[in-house]
Amino acid sequence: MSVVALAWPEPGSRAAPAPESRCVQCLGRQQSICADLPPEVLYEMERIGRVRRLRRGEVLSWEGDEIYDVGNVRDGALKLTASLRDGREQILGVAWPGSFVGELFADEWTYRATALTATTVCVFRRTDLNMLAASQAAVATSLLRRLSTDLDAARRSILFLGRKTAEERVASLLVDMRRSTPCDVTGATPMSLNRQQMADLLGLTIETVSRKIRRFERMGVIELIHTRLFRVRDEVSLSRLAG
Amino acid sequence: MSVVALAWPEPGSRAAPAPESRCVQCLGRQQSICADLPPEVLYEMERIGRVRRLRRGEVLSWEGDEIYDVGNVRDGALKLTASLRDGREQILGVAWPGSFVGELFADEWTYRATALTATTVCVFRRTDLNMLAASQAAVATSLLRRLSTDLDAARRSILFLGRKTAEERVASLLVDMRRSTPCDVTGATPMSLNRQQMADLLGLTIETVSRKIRRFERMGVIELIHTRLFRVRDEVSLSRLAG
DNA sequence: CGTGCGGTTGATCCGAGTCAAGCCAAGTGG
DNA sequence: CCACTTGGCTTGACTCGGATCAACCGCACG
Repeated sequence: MSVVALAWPEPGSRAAPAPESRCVQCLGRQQSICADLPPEVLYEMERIGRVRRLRRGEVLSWEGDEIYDVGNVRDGALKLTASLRDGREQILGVAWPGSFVGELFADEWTYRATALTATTVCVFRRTDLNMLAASQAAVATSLLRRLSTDLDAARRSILFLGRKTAEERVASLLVDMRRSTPCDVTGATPMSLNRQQMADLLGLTIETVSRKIRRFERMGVIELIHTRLFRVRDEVSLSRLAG
Repeated sequence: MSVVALAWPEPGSRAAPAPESRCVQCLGRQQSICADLPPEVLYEMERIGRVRRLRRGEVLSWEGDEIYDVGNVRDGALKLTASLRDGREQILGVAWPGSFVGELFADEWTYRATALTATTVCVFRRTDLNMLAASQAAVATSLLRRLSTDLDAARRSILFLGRKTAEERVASLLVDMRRSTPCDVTGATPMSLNRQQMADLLGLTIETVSRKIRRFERMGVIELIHTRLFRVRDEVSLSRLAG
């Protein structure tokens, strides 16, 4: 069973390049809101959608803003964050390609969506999408499927943040990265997040993240090729450390 | 803005008594999966649903079990919990009347649902509900609305568990209880959970919960009439303590 | 060359967990 | 009726994990 609490993409799901012409473009991606839609419905989706491009660090939506648009991540990744008044920040989840971003019914954004890398999002006016969902059961079903997945991931995060130790959290993250991101020919896995982002995701500080990673290295469980590139040397120990 | 991370019912939503004859019975309840359904669809829901009664402590579903049924809480409350291998437990959320319990697509339960009090659930065979949702857009929309609410609540919990201190968590819980449960004539609010349940919900230990509550009392922020009954004496301070 | 940024490391502190004891109210059985 | 148990809760002493604060390293870049 997966110990992992984070809405990581399925292995390989980030691989397929995007045909530029299509807005929706989620064909073949699992769990996208347009997965398995019949062609005529996809055509409708294309019609009501438009492409929005974000550069690294750009914010798609601010918490508290009124919601007009919702979207579907096409390439790249967004971090969804919320913060407390004094500035403490927490990543609620990461939206990978195929992820749905936004709320269908609530009136304002409850989180901020920021591009972690250059990202394209297929954006719909919320009213358009709601109308389409009301008339096309397949669209509603896709949305349901997507929300179910996200809810499950969010709930795993709750267990994760409520009950796991720092060491278990960091180990889980490494396990996840290993499983979800394609490693290069030498078997090394790139880390797609920097230490601060890992800390925000795991509810820790950068120092703790750094210390734990170095600890795993000293234990011989992983090998740090570079600060953002690692290789797992002892799969079993690592997954045991993950809890 | 609500600081609170827990899927508490809206004020008053627990008030209406259930007409025994109806299975679905969610008319008038906000956010229920059968809210706002037209009569003929409600009739269909009635047809495919059946009532399941749970006594306090009884388990509706175990994590890891295959999913055949999903349900809609009618009266009472369920706690949804997950645990780590070594037994550490975490409440993922509480299902109040109107809440949807189960997963529409995944194959097994990822959490355990246990009745906190005597509870009745309107149970559907999952395949039936999925078929109905596929043919009746209104059903799909209701489910979408419900899942959106739950996802939002779960994400608030993530911020909550990732970044709030023990004191803020307990204060938030008290604020929530105050807002969501009807207080008696003297203005006292009953606590619907015992200390252990609060601890599981907040990701703390019973000792810490107890200490913080007593601390608030000594500070003059609340008055503890009984271990399970309190009155807020200083609303402003309490909500400031909640973060 | 300095400057800034991401990351690492060490020293110290503090919040919350752990362990253990005790309190109180509600049973329960003789 | 009283002795005894039981379970929920509180309290104190102690421990320890992770935050905080501060220094420093390596590297990219103007």
